[in-house]
Amino acid sequence: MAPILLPSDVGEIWRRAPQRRHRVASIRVAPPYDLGRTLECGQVFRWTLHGDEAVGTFRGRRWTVRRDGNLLRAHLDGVASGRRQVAPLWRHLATDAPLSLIEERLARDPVLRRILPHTTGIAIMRQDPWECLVSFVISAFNNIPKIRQSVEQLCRRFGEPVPGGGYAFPTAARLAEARPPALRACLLGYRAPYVRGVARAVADRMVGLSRLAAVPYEAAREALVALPGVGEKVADCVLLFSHGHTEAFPVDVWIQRAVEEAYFRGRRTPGAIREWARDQFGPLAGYANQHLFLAARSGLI
DNA sequence: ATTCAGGTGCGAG
DNA sequence: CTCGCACCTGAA
Repeated sequence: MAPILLPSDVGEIWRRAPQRRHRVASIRVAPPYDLGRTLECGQVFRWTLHGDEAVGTFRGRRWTVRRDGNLLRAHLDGVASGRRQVAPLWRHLATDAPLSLIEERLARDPVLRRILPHTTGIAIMRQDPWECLVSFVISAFNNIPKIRQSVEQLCRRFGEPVPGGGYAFPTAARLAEARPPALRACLLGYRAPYVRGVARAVADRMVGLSRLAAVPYEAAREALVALPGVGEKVADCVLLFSHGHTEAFPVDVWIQRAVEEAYFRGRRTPGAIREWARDQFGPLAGYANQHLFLAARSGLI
C-alpha cells in the first residue's frame, strides 16, 4: 500500500493553536468534535461521563461540562463566585483541534475511511504530563477499571481536596516521599516501585517533564524510556496525550492486532508497526492511532 | 476456581 | 539485539 504523505501543516496547526485570553463559560465546537468520544476513547482516566454531562478535575478544580449540540458549557463546581479563566479547560479538552481537516486527511487511507464514520470526533487532549505519566505507568498489564481505581486511590490518599469534591492528582514530591506500603494500598501491585521511581525522578528534576513538549520527539522519547516502568508504549502515550507530539503512535496489544489484521495480514513487531505508522501518517499518526484503537475495541477490526 | 487485563524488565541464546 | 517469561490483584 502506498504511503500517504501528509503535509506537516496539520500537526502544526493543532500544536500552535492560539489560546484565547478572554473568559468564556461556553464555547461552540466545530463538527465533528465529540466530547464523549474524546473522553472515553482511552486517553484519559479521570473524567466521567453521564449522558451529555462530563465531570472531571483539572488544575485543582472540579468541572462539569455539559454538551448542548455544538455548544459546550463549563461549570466550576464548589466555587460560589468569582469567574475563573476557562480557556485552559478548553485547551485541555482540545476543542480547538481542526478535526474536519485532520479526518479528511486520514480518510485518504482506505482502512481509516471505512472506520471513521464509527469513530469520528475524537480530539487528542492536552493532559498534565505528570498525571499522564503516572496513569500510563499504572496501565501496564492492567485493566481499565482497575487503572481508574488505582488513580483515584492515589488522589484520595495523597492529593489535595478540591472545592467541588474529590481530590487533585498528587504532586511528584508528595508521591516521592510516600511509604511503599501506602502506595501498594492503592492497588498498584508490582507497579508501586515504578510509581515511586518516576516520582523521585521528576521531583528531583532528573527529567524536565514539562519541557519535553519543546524537545524533538525522538529525544523526548529517550528521556522517558529511561524512567522505571516506562517502556516504548507508555512513553508514546505520554508524548501524544500530554506533550503534543502527534507523530507518536503507541503500540499496545489492541493496536498491534488491528494493524496486523487490517494492513499486513501477518505478524509485525511493535517497533516495526510504530515506524510504519510514522511513515504512513506522519504528524497525524497519533490521531490515526486513536481511531484504530477505538475501532479495535469496538470490534470493527 | 480459573482466567484475563491498554507492558515492562529481566535473563538467556 | 531479539525472544520468552514472570508479574500484583480485582473482576468476570
